[in-house]
Amino acid sequence: MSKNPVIAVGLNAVILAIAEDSPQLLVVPHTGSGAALPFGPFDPEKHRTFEIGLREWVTEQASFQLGFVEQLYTFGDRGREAPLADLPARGEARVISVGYLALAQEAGERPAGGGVWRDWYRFFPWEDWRNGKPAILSDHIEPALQRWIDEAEGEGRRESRRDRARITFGLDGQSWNEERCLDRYELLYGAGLVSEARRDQGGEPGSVTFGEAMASDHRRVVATALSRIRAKIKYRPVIFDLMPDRFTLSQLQRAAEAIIGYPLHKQNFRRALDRTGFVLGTGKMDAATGGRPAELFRFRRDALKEGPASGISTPRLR
Amino acid sequence: MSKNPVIAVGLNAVILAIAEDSPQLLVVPHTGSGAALPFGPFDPEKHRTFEIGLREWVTEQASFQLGFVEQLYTFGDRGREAPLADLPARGEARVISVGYLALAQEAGERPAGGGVWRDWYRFFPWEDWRNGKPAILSDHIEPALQRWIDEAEGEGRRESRRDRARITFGLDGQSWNEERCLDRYELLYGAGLVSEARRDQGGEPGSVTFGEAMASDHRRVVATALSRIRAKIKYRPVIFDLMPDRFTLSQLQRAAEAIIGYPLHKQNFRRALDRTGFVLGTGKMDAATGGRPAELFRFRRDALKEGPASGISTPRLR
DNA sequence: CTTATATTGCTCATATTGAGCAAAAGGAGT
DNA sequence: ACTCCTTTTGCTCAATATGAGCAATATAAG
Repeated sequence: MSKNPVIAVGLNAVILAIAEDSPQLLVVPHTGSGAALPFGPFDPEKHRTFEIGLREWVTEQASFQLGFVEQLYTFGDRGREAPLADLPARGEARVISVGYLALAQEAGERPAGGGVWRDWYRFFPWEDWRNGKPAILSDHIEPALQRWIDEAEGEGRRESRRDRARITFGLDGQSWNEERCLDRYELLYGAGLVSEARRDQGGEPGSVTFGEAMASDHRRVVATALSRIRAKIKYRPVIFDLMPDRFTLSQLQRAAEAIIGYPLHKQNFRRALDRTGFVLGTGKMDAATGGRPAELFRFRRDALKEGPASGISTPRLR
Repeated sequence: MSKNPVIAVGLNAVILAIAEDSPQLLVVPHTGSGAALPFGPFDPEKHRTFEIGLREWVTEQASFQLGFVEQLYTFGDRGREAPLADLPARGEARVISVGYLALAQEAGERPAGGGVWRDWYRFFPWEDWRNGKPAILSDHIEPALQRWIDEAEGEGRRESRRDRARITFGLDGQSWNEERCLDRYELLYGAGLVSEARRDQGGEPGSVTFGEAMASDHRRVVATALSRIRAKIKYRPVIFDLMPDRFTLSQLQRAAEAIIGYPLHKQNFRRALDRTGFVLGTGKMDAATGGRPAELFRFRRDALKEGPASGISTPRLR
């Protein structure tokens, strides 16, 4: 108590890649509470910046280089890290962790150091609308949310739960906003519908919960990352950090769909794409697509145009 | 060396408000290196979360309550905090600071605790395009950037400096992107054109530098905040956190312009605004506007529609 | 030599955006 | 009372962008 409170800083990396049109997340198997994110302590003596530290231990542990790296969020809530059973005794140190989003070009070869690639929709099955609305939503999640709404005390509280559920999950008429990934996870956590919630509160682990659990608060960190990249893909050419050197437009589209989680209109996708000027056809063709061969494209790194955005309507300055 | 490296966590708040159509930033005067952001140590024993800690000492120090609060970024570079002369001896502890953006409703009364409101464009005069392109850009900054480009060694390096300057400052034909506020500050810092750069490198302080300096890396933190809010205003109704309870549409527009830093087309602003459904006319009128009286509006808190965004064109799912 | 599958090119109706004209509703000065 | 001045508000119109779909093209498989 009277001692200086000890603060330790850890770095978590959400490393994303695309493999075979399917979105992948690098996790390290973690006994007990499910997969964990790659984690490394931040050593202030050794590393001048967080990012240097991060890149170093990722290279060491997973033995591959990171491309795009961006800070996500710093998690510092007490109790947050508690469930990580293999941490030093509780109360000793307060661990705050800085979450990073990193994008890798290929999830092809198996990473070294015990990490494995996993389809990220395992952890968020309700987020995958690529083949229409996922059954788990209508069949299980929405009814469970309804129960959660109903069991609130007082109409006011029910009202507020209903609103929150409506907006985050796009219930009755509201449209699904794929960027609200974090909100949805947090709502499910709050409603006790993901097993981390039960675990953290020491509740009985038996009840209905959705998606595969992860260690500590890692699933929240991943949800933060998904929200971020789903937003970012719209105003920055980040998909290209996930693509191989050469790719067909369909590959690119499937990658984009993997990220945002719903299908796109092919012709319009292409029209919009070449208005951006981001891709450039190499004359080469990709064989074996099953149909007409597709031209191979590459990213034009220099076309760094800007992208407007909506909300309160602030037309670009010219 | 052999002791455990000590890490201390501090919290910095960028508190923004609108007063009289002019954008304000809360700073505490800091001897020597210019104004500083309100800063408070994070005490892990006392505070369960960063945000609780932040709200507490802001309430204490500035004696007013914060509305909207959002984490910005965690700054951990070594050397970053060095210039803060009144910190404990260098090398003792590594201070990392978590920056927060906060929005206050009124910058009217003077805050207690030594803080003062300052127009934020003092620190970033090149960001204020509300009355056309600021003279400081054409007259001083662009020439200085050109010198910086020219003095690079080798055509490759010159090329890369030129590109960076072109994109961030919208030189020759490129359009000005008001969200690149942080990029611009960082470029100026890297080019030695803000006095923090000279100070941090111990260079001679005499030369040309732009904007009013701040303590430590606080100006970088503010630039981060401006970039964030300029982006956010487009897809979240955050302006309303800066507005008084009732306001005219012109007031709202001037607030939006204060933030994004350039003028908007009045009729179109209104058209877009009422499509969002965010504002609701109260029957009341505002006297004395100098012309026809304007209706007073208020924010409809419930109209939480979503807002799409551009970039790689991902049309909303319906 | 047909069928299936994908890639591309194009069209069209409908929205959204950018820009500006003009009427309405005060206040101030004469 | 009447005329300026200023600001709000309503409306129009051309130019673009978006959403959806039809059709031609190019290959592999049967």
